Amino acid sequence: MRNKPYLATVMNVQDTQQKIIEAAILVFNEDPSSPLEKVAEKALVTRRTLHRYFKDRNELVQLCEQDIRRNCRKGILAAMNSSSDALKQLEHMLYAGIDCGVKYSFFYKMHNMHDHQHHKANEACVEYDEIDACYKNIIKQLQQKRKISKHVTLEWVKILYNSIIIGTINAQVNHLVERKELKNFAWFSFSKGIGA
Amino acid sequence: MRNKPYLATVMNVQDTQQKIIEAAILVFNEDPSSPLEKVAEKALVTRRTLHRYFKDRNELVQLCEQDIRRNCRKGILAAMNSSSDALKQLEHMLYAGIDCGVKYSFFYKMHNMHDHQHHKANEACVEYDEIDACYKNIIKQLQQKRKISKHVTLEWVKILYNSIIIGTINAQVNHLVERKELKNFAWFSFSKGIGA
DNA sequence: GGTTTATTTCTCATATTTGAGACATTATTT
DNA sequence: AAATAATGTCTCAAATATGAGAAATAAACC
Repeated sequence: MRNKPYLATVMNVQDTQQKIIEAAILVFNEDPSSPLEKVAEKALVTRRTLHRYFKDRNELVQLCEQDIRRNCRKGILAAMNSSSDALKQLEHMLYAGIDCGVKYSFFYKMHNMHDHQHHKANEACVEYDEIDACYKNIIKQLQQKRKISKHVTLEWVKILYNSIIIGTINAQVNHLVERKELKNFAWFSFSKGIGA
Repeated sequence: MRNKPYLATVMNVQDTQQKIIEAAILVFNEDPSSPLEKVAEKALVTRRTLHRYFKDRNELVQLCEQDIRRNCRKGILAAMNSSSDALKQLEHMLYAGIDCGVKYSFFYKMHNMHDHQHHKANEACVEYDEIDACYKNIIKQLQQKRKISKHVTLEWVKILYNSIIIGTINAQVNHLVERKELKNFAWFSFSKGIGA
């Protein structure tokens, strides 16, 4: 009983598969054990179609995580290389995180929740560590140049950074504030918040 | 197949019920559709015991939400009344939020996620609005006294405030930073972040 | 317009989750 | 130490979620 049996815009195989992945990321980010029915609804397809594209729930989750990794990594690395000034790098990375949207929230959870087991054998973990190392490096540079308050530690800077990105993403998902202004607010508060 | 069939410390009815509620809040906060088995595990009871205390899943969720409302409301209102200085009020409210722990995260989601329908007929919503009105009032006072930067809006202050509280709570759940220092960091960054 | 491809609909088998009865086991109380 | 209360174990029925076959339907492509 679907209200719109066939959408005006039709898409090819890749598009449908990707559409389902995008929907799954949105749903699983808020409710990891959600029934697949909810994912199908969000993607505007039937559950039957979903099952044709993915062997089982696990495969769908794996592909979501892969998509997230690729997406976030790409955006963040591009931002890192966008400048040689550490503070500008940090600013652009913040914007890149916000641009990743819910994928960034998911990405962060994937590697920072208590149930996550960090393994050097896991390639995803290695990739994350790489980004983390670059990020830490930028913060340390700023600390040495006295651009960051002595009152805050490296760990707290990371927490604040991720809190603001994720909070901003939630705000724009829930339409709490003008989208365009959000990035400015986020950077203003983050930079002030670390005493920059 | 439980490793510790009977715990050394034994508790009465209220304690067991409350223990299950506390466990359920932790589990559902991260995974709302989680099987009840997970909740029972976290509470160190069998699923059978859980079902003796709660008619069904829905009742458990209701009682979790009720507990969260009571808890958060109490802490936040006490903090509000702890001073007549708006900035001190705000500071104490931030600490109160952090002290609520995961309950605060849940509380915030309950009333701010996109799937939440706000109704004036719902008593919980009215209660939340009450707190929200007080909070807004405090911010407005600070804005009038030029204690808050003109660059940020009331809505953004709320987003930042909740982002930092929730981020701080996650950090302490995942043992990322010394618990004692977290509150200081949180207030430092929030107050700077709004230009106070 | 006819062919091909993708999606829906309907259906069904299987797996998992849920909720509860009956009784054994452990704690608490007196 | 006997009675009482709470929890665990084992079991089972009902509900829900998962995954897939078969045929109908819609869209896309010559």
